Amino acid sequence: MAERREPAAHAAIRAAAAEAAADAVHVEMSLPTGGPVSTVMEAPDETDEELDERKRTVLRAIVSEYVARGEPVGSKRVVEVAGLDVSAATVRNEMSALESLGYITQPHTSAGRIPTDKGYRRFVDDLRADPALDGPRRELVQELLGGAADVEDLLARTSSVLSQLTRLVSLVIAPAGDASRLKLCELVALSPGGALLLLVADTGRVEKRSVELPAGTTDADLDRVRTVLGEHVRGRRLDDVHAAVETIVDDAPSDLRDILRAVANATASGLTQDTVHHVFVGGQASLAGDEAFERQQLSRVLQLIEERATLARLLAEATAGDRPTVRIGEENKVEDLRSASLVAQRYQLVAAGSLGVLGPTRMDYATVLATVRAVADQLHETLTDLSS
Amino acid sequence: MAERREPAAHAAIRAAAAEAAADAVHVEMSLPTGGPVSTVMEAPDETDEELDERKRTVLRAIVSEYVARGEPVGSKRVVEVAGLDVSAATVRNEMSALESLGYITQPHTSAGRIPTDKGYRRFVDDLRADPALDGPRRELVQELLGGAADVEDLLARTSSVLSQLTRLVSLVIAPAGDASRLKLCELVALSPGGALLLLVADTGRVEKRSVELPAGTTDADLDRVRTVLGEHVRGRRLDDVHAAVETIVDDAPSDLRDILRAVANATASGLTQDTVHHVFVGGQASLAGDEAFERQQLSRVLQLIEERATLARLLAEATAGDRPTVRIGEENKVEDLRSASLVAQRYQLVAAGSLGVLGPTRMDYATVLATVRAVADQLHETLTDLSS
DNA sequence: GCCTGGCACCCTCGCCCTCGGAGTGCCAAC
DNA sequence: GTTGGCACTCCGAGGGCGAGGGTGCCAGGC
Repeated sequence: MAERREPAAHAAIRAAAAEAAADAVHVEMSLPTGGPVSTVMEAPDETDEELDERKRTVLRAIVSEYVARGEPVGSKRVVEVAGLDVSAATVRNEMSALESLGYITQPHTSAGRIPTDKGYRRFVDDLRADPALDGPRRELVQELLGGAADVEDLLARTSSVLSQLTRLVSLVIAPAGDASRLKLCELVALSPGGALLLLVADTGRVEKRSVELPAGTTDADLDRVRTVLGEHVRGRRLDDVHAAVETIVDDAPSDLRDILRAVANATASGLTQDTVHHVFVGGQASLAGDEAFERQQLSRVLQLIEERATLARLLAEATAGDRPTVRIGEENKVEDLRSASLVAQRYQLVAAGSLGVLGPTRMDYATVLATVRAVADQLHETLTDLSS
Repeated sequence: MAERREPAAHAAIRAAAAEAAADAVHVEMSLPTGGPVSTVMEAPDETDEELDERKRTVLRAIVSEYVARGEPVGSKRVVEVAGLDVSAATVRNEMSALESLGYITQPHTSAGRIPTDKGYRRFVDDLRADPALDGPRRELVQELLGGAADVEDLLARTSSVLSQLTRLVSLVIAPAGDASRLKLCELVALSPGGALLLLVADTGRVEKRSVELPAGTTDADLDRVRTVLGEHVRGRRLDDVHAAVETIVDDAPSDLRDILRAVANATASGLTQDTVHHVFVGGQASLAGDEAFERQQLSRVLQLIEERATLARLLAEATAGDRPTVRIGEENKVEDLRSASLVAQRYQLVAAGSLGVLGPTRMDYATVLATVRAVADQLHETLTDLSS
C-alpha cells in the first residue's frame, strides 16, 4: 500500500547498474552497426525494397552515431563508422536519396543529417534479429528479480531495474485482474458510518474500497453480510465481483439490502479498470538529466506520467503481440509524446501485464529493446515460479 | 493500493487551480511588500535589531521582486516597488549595507541584487504575521478535501491540491501508525508455501506482508493461527504488533510455532518505520517547468524524490512544531537540496503526519506558506471529521 | 552507369569588437 | 542623513569575420 516500496536491493542495483551503464553507449551489443568490421550484406538482393543494402547501412550508421553523439552526422563520419568501402561523395548521394525518402533530415542546410521518426522506425524494424542483452546485465536482471517476496514487490523491482539499466523512465503495470481469483473478501467496520471492503486476490493483490454504511448498521449485520459475501464472492474473478454482488443484493434479506447495495456501489468503480491505475514508475530523474529533451518537452512528458490513467492506457494499448512494441515520436497519438518514444512489451500470456520504458526519440533502441525484452522474460519467469 | 489513485476531482481542480494560479504571481496576498501604498512601520523602533525598519523594507522588496521577476533588482526598482520616500542613492547605501551583512548579493559587479539564502530566511522570519490564503483558494481547498472517501484518498487529494496550488512538488506523508489501532489481522493462503498477512488499522490503512509458510502447513493450521493472532493482536497499536506476535510465539502450541515465527518475521520490518515509505508526491512536472532550476539541479532533486525513504525522513525531521517550517537552500543538510527550499508542516497533533512542498529557493514564500498552512489545517479538520 | 575527387557554396559557431543600458560606488553639496 | 551627479563596470545584443564542417554538383574515370 505504500506508494512505492523501495526494495532493499535498490542500493545494490544502483552501484551495479551504474557500472553496467557506464559503457552502455560504447558497447554496441553485437549489432551490425558497430565498428568498421561489419559491412554485413546478409541477403545480396531484396530488390523490391525501397532501400538497398547500402542505404540501409548508411541509415543504420547515421542513427546509431546520432544516438551516441547527439550531433548531426556527416557523410565523412558515416564512411568511417559504417566501414563502407566507398567515398564520402557516394555516401552523400545515398544520404541525399535517404533524405528525399524521408528517413533523415538536415537541421539546416549544409549540416549533417539526423534521423527522422521514419528513419528511427526503419532502423528499429531492421533490428529484427532481436539483440540479446549481454551476459552481465542479464545476470543482474535475473538476480534482482529472483528474490522478490510477492508480486507487488516484484513489480516495484522490475520498474527499478528497467529504469536503472536504460536510464529512461520505466513503466510497469500489473497483470490484469482477469485471471486472478478472489481469495478473501472482508468487511471491516472502521467508524460508525463507514467500513472498509477488502478484496484479496490469489496474486497477492489487495484492493480496498470505502463503504458508507446505512445509519443504524450493527456489528451483527456486518457479520451476516460478511458471511453472505464470503459465500458468493470467493473464488470469483476480480472483474466478476461487482456483478456477483449485484445479484446478491436482490436475494438478500431486506435488512441487509442497504448494506449490500453500498458494497455493490463500492465495487462498481471497475476493479478491472482500476488495475490500470496500478502502475509503477521509475527513473524520472534520468529523464530530466537527458539532454535530448528540451525543457518544455520534459515538463510535458512528466506531466503525462503523473496522469497514471492515461499512461496506463497508453502502455496497455501499445502492447499487443508478445514481441516488444516501439512507438516512435509522431507515432504516438498523444500530443505530449511527440518527441518521445515508448518501448513496451507484454509480459504474461494470460492475464497479461505490460512493461516498458519511455524516453526521447533519440534513444539507443537496440539496447533498450534488448533490455525490455530480457526484463519482460525474466519477469514472466519469476511470476510463473511465484505462483506455482 | 494503486500507486496513486487519481481522485475523480482532479479534472476539476486542474481547471480551477489553473485559474487561481494564473494571477498568483501578481496577487500579493495582502502582504506589506506590495504596492507603493504600504510603507508599514509596525513598531517604530526595535533598536537591538541588526536591521532597521527601512533595511527590512528594502530586503522585502528585493525578495518579492526577485521572486516575481527572476531578475536581479536594482536600487531604482526597489524605490518604485517598495514605495519608499527616499532616493535611489539612499537605497543603494542600504543595499550596500545589506550586502555586507550577507542578506543579498550581486551576480556580478554592477548588476542588481538577488537575495542570498540568509536573505530569504530573514524575509520568511519577518512574515510572522502568517498570511492567510485568499478566499477563493481557501474554498477550493475545503471543497476538494471535504469529499474524500478514506484516508488514503484524502492524502492523495491533499498532495494534488498542494502541488496544483503552489506549482511545486508536494509531499504528504501519512500519519504515523502510533495511535491507530489494529482492526483486523488476517492470514490468507495464496500458494502452497506462501501466505499474505493483512493488517488493517482503524484509519483505513492496510499493510500487507508476505509470509513464507513452513512446508506442510495445512489450512487447519492457518485457521488456528488466525484465531490466535486475532485474539492477541487486534486493538493493538501498529507499532506494537511485532512485539505482540513475538510473545505469542513462545506460548503457542509447538506445531504452530513455526508459522507464528514466520509471521513475526514478516512484521519485523518495522510497521512504524515503514510508514515512512508511505508518501504521496505530486507535481514533479511543475518543477521541471520551473525556470528557477538548472537542469542538473532539477535532475538531482527529482532523484532525491524518487528515494522515498530519504524524502520521508527529511520531511518528518523538518516538521517539529505545529507551525510551518521552512528550510532554505543551504539550510538543507542534504547536498542535493542546496538549491531548493522545503516548506512543511505537521498536520495532526497526535500521531502527526507531515506535508509540505519542495521547490527552488526562489519561490513565493508568502503564498506557499499560506497554502501549506491552509491545506494542513483543512486536512487536519477533514481527518478529524473522518475518524469521528 | 556508377563511383569519385574536386570545387564552390552554405551555414553555423566561436571570437572579437562595439555599443547601449542598467546598475553601482563615491563624492560633494545640501 | 540624504541627495543628485558622475565615472566606472559589466552584461548582453548585435555585427563582422574566419574557420570548420558539410553539402551539391560536375566532370572525369573505371
